[in-house]
Amino acid sequence: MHRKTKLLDIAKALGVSTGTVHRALHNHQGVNAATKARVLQMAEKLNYRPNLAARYLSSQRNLRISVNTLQGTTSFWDEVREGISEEARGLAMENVEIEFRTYPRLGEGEEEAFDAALKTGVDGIIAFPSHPQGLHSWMRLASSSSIPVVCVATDAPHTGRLAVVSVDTMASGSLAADLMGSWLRGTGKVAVTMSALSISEHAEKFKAFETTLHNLYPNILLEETIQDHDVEYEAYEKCITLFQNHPDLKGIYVTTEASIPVLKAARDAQMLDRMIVITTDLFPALVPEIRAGAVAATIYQRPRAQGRVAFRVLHEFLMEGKCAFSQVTLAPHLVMRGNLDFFLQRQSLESKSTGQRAASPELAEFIG
Amino acid sequence: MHRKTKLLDIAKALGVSTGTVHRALHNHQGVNAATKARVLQMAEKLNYRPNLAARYLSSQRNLRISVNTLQGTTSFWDEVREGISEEARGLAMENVEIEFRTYPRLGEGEEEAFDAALKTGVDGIIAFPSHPQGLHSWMRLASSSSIPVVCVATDAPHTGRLAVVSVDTMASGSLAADLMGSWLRGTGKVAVTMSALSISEHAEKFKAFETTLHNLYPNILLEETIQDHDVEYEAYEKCITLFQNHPDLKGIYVTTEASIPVLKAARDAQMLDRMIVITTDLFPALVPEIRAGAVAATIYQRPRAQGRVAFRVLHEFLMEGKCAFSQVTLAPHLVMRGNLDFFLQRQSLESKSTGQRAASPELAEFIG
DNA sequence: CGTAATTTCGTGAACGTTTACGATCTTTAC
DNA sequence: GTAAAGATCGTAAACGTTCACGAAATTACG
Repeated sequence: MHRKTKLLDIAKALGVSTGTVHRALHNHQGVNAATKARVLQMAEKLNYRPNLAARYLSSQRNLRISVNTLQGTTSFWDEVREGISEEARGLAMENVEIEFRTYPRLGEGEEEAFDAALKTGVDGIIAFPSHPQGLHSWMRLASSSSIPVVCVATDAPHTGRLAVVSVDTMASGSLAADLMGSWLRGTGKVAVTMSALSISEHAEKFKAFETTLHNLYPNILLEETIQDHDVEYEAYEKCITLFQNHPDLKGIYVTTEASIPVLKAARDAQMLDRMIVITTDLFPALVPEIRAGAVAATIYQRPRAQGRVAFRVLHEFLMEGKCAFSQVTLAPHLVMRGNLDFFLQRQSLESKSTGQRAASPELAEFIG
Repeated sequence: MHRKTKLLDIAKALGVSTGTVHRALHNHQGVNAATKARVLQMAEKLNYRPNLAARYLSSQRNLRISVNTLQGTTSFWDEVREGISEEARGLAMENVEIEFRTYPRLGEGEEEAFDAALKTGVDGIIAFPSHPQGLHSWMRLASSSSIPVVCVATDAPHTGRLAVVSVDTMASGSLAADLMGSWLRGTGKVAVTMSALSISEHAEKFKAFETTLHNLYPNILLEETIQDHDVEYEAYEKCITLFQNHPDLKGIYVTTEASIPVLKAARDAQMLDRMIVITTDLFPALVPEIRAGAVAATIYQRPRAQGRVAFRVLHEFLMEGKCAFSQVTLAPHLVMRGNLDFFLQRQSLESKSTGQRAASPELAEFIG
């Protein structure tokens, strides 16, 4: 191959102008159906690939994208947003501005955020669909206006969303099951807590935990599952009664971030030192619990990486018009006492920002 | 802020031309020291950031980068190369061609590869420094010719390399230690095999394993360390004598890819079912061992991600002239029976390449 | 002082795509 | 048959940077 084919090559090959070729390739109005077909065919034949540098340079439109997520009481969403900002900052062409819209609780105000984003005419949306059913109409509206929506952490099926970025729930649940089983030497009673079975993400984790446990450790009894609906005292109360009903419980897998009330309940029931606790995510309050051995392991959902990837997918679609992957799932990270410091060091590194230095793992992936 | 400042803004503010500004900013020859200082100062004041799209478009120089790695008998380096290719392919501006140079064994032919790369005048090098001492002079030569070198998997200190991309050896060793200790319930004898203590990467893993084991599980005895120098039968023979000398060995941590001879030795000594084996990396021969429970866990070094990141760092430096991170370390992934299928599925997905589909985790991180 | 050598700087044409504007041609309406 | 309207397409100017070429200013040297 000699030189990359450009618009002018196609134009000259057909005896038309670059303007026509451009209109044909982007199916703008005002081009004859016959010539359009010829252009497309010739572009295919010459293996035309647009020069993105020229495109960015020429049409310097500023992309506006809205990021709709939960407020930052929990560090998870703070880090997701941080990941998005990082990726946007590190982008070569800095022609994108990000608007953060947050809502306080699951399902509260998320439709309003969506509405506001659409009203101000953003070019794309990154959203955490906390109540997919409520968002359904909004997301269909967005997709019919051809405004791409990328879901983070949880999928919103059948809504026309462009893509979903999440941690692999199957891998999370299966890994937790395998660890739990191996630490229990294949016997004992265990339980699972989750937000609600209606959230597909948690249902999948539970399912994977259940089947892996059953396959690899058939003698372990999966006693009960607790649904706390993301309410702390509900988690605490239900755990207390769980522990009363099963004083011989040997392990518990917390699939949500609400591990603190579970730990408190186990401590109050004086069962913590007889139990294996596997939690989810990593936040300050969890650190001493891991270090003290109260939590055997936690499955880190890599919020930063999720944010980075989500932004990247959306930006790629907005700029290049193509979405390579409709579903990308990250591998969860396992954090234990042994490698805890590595993850903590990562977070502390993020604060500073001097020129040349070592990079944390998330920074680079994202890279991603 | 109103509009992004461009060369012309600086030029007009100083009463010079864009050509002068350009020369000053890139310290090309032929510009007065005084005006150069003024330009730099004004650029700083106006917060000038180059428009990369315009830069790419204007100077369409084709980057040539050489990738010097081990031959693909082991799947690790195949995947590193695959990651590099992926990232290069996915790059917006496709102005880079990659030349792969491989050498058959550690230290064999790697200097020749370096020489060849430099001779043909590549713009940058991604290399696995298998024998850093031998490469020293070559790398210094490269850095003095201002040809950036990014190391993968292993660092080459004091060689003027631009950056190093690797998995976090401390995290790997510590995680292995914590898992080993927890599975052994805090007692027993364990051993470690490695390629050679002289390779800093392996020394670090060992050190981390040792200290974490000592801190968290003081009653576990770290009996012996084996250096196989990447020779299979050496690993086998030394393991055989190790098992003869320590028939009560309870665990072994293989920090290199050479886990198959270790497993064979353990099997031949009829000790495999009484031992916890933690290995490194993931390749076809290891899969049945994990599934059968012979290998309790393996620490996956994410070669694809390493390749992606290495390419990204090098490309960013070549295009933007800045290297954000001189050292990026990835978090290792833990693979066990439970989540093994997830990683296998990832690899099988890579082969196909239809349009819109789900993405494997590595694909997205990059990344990333 | 004059000419040559050298330093310093301005000029303008690329790079490939986008897009507004206007030209040409075809259809429709009266 | 003519004008208006609409469809189809060509033209050319952006976008911001790079770079070769040459002009101007400075210095060197007889």
